[in-house]
This record gives sequence, C-alpha cells and structure tokens, in this order.
Amino acid sequence: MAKKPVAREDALPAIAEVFREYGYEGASLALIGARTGLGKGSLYHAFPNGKAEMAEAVLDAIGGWFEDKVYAPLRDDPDPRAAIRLMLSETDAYFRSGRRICLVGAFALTEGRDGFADRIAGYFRDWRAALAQALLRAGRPAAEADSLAEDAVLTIQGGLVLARALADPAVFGRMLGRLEGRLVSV
Amino acid sequence: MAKKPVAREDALPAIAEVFREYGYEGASLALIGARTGLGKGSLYHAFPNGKAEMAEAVLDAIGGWFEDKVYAPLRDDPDPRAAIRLMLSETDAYFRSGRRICLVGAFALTEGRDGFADRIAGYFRDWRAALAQALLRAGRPAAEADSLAEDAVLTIQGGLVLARALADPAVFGRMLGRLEGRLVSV
DNA sequence: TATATTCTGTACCGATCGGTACAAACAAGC
DNA sequence: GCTTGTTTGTACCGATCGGTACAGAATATA
Repeated sequence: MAKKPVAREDALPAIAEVFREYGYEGASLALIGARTGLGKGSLYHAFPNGKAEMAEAVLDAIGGWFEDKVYAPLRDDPDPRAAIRLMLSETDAYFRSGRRICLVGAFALTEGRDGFADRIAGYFRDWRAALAQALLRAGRPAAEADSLAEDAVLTIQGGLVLARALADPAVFGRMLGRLEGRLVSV
Repeated sequence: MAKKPVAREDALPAIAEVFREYGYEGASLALIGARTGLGKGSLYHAFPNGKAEMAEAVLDAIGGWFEDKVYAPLRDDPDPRAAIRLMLSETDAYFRSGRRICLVGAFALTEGRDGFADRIAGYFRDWRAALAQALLRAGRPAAEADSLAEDAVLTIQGGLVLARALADPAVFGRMLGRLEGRLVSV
C-alpha cells in the first residue's frame, strides 16, 4: 500500500531525460515507457493526469534540487563567496560541463501556454534572487548585485544554448570561467 | 510559370512564426496551413519535402537576414565600433526588444538529430566570428576579442531565454545595455 | 481559342498520438 | 486457505499526425 511515491521518484530521472532530449511535444508516452521500463498502466497509476503531471513533477524535482543545493547555500552560507563558488561548481556538475541542457530553459522557449509558466518563472526568479542576496552579503551595492545576478543566470542559460548549438561543451566551461571572474573578485 | 520562389518567400515569415511559437514538433501542418492561408496542396507544392524543407528554408532565411544586416557590417564596415552598435540595435529590433525568441536557439535545444544541426551551428559560428573580427579591428587583443565575442553571442541567447521564462521583456533590454558597456568602451 | 503547365482544395492513407478500460497478476492481512 | 486492495500489461479509443493522390481551377503560351 501507498508505494506510489516511491515509483514516482524512481521514474522521474528517466522521464526528465526524455523531456530533455525530445522536448515536451516530442516526448511520447511510448518513449517514456521504454526509457522508464514502465508500461502505460504503471505510468498512469503513478501520474493520473498523464504527461502534464509528469512534466510538472519533473520541474518540481529540478526546482527542489536547485533549492537545496544552490539557492539555500546562496542565502544561508555565512561565507557568500564560498556559496557563489559552490553554485558555479554545482552548476558545472549538474549540466555535465555543457553536455546537458537546462530543461527549464528549453521549456521556457517552447511551452508557455501551459500551466508550466509559473514553475519556469519561479525557477529563474529564485535563482536570481538568491544570487543577488549572496552578492549583496559579499559587499556589492544593491543595484550592482541585482544586475550581476541577472547577468549570471542569463549567461548560464546562454552558455547552455551555445554549447548545444555548436556541439562544443567547452563553450560552457569558458563561460563559467568568465562568470567566476565577474562574480567573485579574483 | 516558375512563381514557386515567390510563394515560398511570401509564406516563410508566417511559417517561421509558427515554428517560433510551437517548436518544430508542435508546429502541425494544420497550424501552418491556417496561419499562411495555404492549403496542403500549395504547401507541398512550394515545399516538396514537407515540414523539414519548411524548417530548412526558414533557417536559411534567418541566416541570410543576419548575414546581410549584422555579420557583413561587422566584417566590412570601416568603423567597427559603429558596426557593433548596429548589431546591438538590429538585434534589439529583430527580437522585438525581448518579446520574440530566437528560433535557431530554440531549435538548438530540442532538435539536434536532424539535418538542422549544421545550419544551427553555422548561424552561431558566423555571428561569433564576425563579431570577433570587428572587436579585433577595434583594437582588442585577439584572445580578448574571441572571448568577448563568444560571451556576447551567448549572452544574447541567455537574455532571450530569461526574458521569455520570466515573461519580462525588460530583461532583454537590460542585458543589451550591459553588453554595450562590455563591447564598446563607453 | 485551344493547349500545356502550374497551382490548389479535398479526400484519403497508415502511423502514432495521449488517454481509458479492464482483467489478470500480485501482495498483505487474516 | 480466502479476501481485499494495489499494481500492471494489453487491447482499444477517437483524434491527429505528416504525407500522398489526384481532379479540377487557374494561368500562361500560342
């Protein structure tokens, strides 16, 4: 009884990967079933609202991961510079040094008429706010902190787009290097 | 006779807009037909290879537009600083100050297994190369010119992603302002 | 006008889409 | 054992997908 949540959590990474590779429209239930090893019966048992609920769960999982691993340290770490450096290294690891794209960013560019818009906006808003707060605590003037934070969040997304477009993950690494120079005084 | 090219060119902007809004998978022929006012007969007469050919034509048209309006001046204008400023203003106009996304960037994030990869890579490679050349001519050291050019191209893409994700076009304008400061010494 | 060619609307194709129904398989409690 | 409830595979649904066939409308050459 009540093993539903377990099956959900177990399947989420595979589902996320399918969305990442094929986009929301392109990720068919057949594909999701094949990659998770779950039949339609199991899939609809774990996600009664179907594909939309799977996407919501994936976005929530991603948001939760970043909240725990990145935003919270940015907000709470007594050493804001260390938290910023942690953000950069966690970002590098999460996006596999540019070999993996940002699902939230990809959804932002295509989806928009769905109920995903709030989650997508929240993901980026939280990131920007947490980083701005860390920069402020690191001694930057408020306006500069806001500006730098927005620039950093957008730069990371751009790095993912360009790395993917050029099929050259090194683009991402170079971008992170420049970003570190801008965020933490070297 | 031979009015095919005309019909093609006329339909391209509408087709591009559908791809921009719905993505490659999401852009159905029914939708494209409705937005262009063309039936399937006309559509397949102008684009015998169907949707894939439409997407290729759209990407080629976009690439051609940027080549003429942005890359060529970047390469040939005797005043490289003026060419860079022109790039920024043309970019702002083309992307409607952040209200329009970059179709090439959006395709880069989802598509990748198709024949579009070369066109997508070419679009960004040409932009980066033309800008690096202008920066070099403006007196920057070669390494710095390359780095700045890559940063600029990726930053613009990131600005489009974030503006869309937050449903806040102002993000794009702020990003262009910062970019101008980095590219042309104020 | 007659004729050749280009264009286009409509009907249709098989495949696949997301989603549902449901019965067999399974597990837990007793 | 039996019973109760959960989990799953499979068959199926109508809708829509991209694409094709083709006849008739339009257009151009003469």
